[in-house]
Amino acid sequence: MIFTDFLRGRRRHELTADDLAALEAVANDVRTLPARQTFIRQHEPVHFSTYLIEGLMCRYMDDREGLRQLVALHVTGDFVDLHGYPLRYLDHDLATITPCQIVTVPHERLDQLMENRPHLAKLLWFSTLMDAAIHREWIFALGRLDAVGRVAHFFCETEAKLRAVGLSDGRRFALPITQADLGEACGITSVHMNRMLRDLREDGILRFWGGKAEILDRARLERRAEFDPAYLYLDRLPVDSERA
Amino acid sequence: MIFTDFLRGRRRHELTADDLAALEAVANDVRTLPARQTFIRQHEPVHFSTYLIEGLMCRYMDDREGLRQLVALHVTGDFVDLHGYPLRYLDHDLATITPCQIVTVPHERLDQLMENRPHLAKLLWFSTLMDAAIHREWIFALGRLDAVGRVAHFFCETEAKLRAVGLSDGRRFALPITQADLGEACGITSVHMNRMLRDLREDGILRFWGGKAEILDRARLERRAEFDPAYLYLDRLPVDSERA
DNA sequence: CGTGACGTTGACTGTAGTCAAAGAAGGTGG
DNA sequence: CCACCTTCTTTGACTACAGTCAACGTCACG
Repeated sequence: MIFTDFLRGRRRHELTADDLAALEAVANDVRTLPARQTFIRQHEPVHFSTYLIEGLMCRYMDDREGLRQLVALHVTGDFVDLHGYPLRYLDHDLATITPCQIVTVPHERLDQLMENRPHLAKLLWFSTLMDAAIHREWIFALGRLDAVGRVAHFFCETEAKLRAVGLSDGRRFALPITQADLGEACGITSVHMNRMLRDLREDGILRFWGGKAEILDRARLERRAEFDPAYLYLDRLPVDSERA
Repeated sequence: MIFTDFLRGRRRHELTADDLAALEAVANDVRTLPARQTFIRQHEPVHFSTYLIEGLMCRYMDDREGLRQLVALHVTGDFVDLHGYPLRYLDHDLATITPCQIVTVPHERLDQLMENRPHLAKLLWFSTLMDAAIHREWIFALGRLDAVGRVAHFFCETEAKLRAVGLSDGRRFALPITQADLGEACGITSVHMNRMLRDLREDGILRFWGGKAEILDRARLERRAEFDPAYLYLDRLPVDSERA
């Protein structure tokens, strides 16, 4: 049961038991990766894709001075670099944040799925386009929101993603990353990130410390973030945890 | 010959004459859209996708005050909202900038292509993931570059895309958009955009006026943009115009 | 107990936003 | 063909948000 959380909360119901078995059948063995390790580097030809079973990974790009910009944060249930399959090489680096459990799937096996299982193929395609939708939302946040808004947005989105796979109860969730990581995701310095988190805390909106987040006032958090979860393509807003 | 420019410069050679004919066969009639018109609105169910034959289109999102953030700019040869096929609704609005010639393709016809032409399907998938790669690059630009850098980046990317379809000679190209549009793409105000364009002009790097751009010093433009075109997945840097 | 990573705060700087006004360019109708 | 209007561009003065630099606190771990 490797792909238990794949598309969970997002069209998971369209994955037939048969599709799921086909997916399991093409996967390699489960592996563990250490924290803070770059797993795939940009521009290298890739011949497999990575599914994240547990842990946090990120995709990032460095600027000329080596400063990072995160372009995606991945959690349990994400097919992290499935886009590498049609693209053949990545335009960015992929790294772990925490220790991670992953499986890889060889691209020639995916070719077989493309041939024999068009419906599953369309769902795989769908999962890569959800990532693109999230990219767009980040563009919006970076382009139009101020620092607090971006931070608020990041937490709204991350909480929703974690909730979809049962890792948030809607209020509290573990997010074992540093303020520097957050800054790299939101396009602000770690110093300023610290100040924004203080503001959110003092306003009674959000608490984040030691890798744990607590939403104190969701309505105001979402308002600051201009957050509308439609772009996450959730089946419904998942309130109770449930397995498909 | 509707899809003459589809994937031109990017794996076009992998499109067999057969694939191409199959694609032509599923397209509706060519239509013309007026300038500055929203064509598809976010959250509406979509049952067809749009291929842009000629003109400029953009995808955008509004913030609470109605200010726009462009999330993509599309030119000749782009399958503008193909991602609407797996996604079923868009998370943003799609609009014309100039008058546009388009064709649409019904999604049920794309289902047929998925069933019968896995290789073509993979190329369609690929084309949507190039868009995602461009999204990531925009995230990088918005998160890590200052205003001049973002503007420079926008012009590097747009020139490269236009060159791939024969609409730029590497130095001069038509780009019939306003400074306000540019600002909405780069996440800066139109006033500041005007100042950045003046700076680039006075530094002898780039001239942009009246919808026409001229690159005066490519090396310095790309340097300011921290531009590396790998993310555009071009076959090669197309110097001469050529048809596949 | 020392070290390094992470978090916190303050003072100062600078980039970009805001507000306002006016100049060009282009289109339309009289 | 000109007058008018709108849209786009340009510039200046002022503001404010976020970056930079620096120092210090705190905690976990070896």
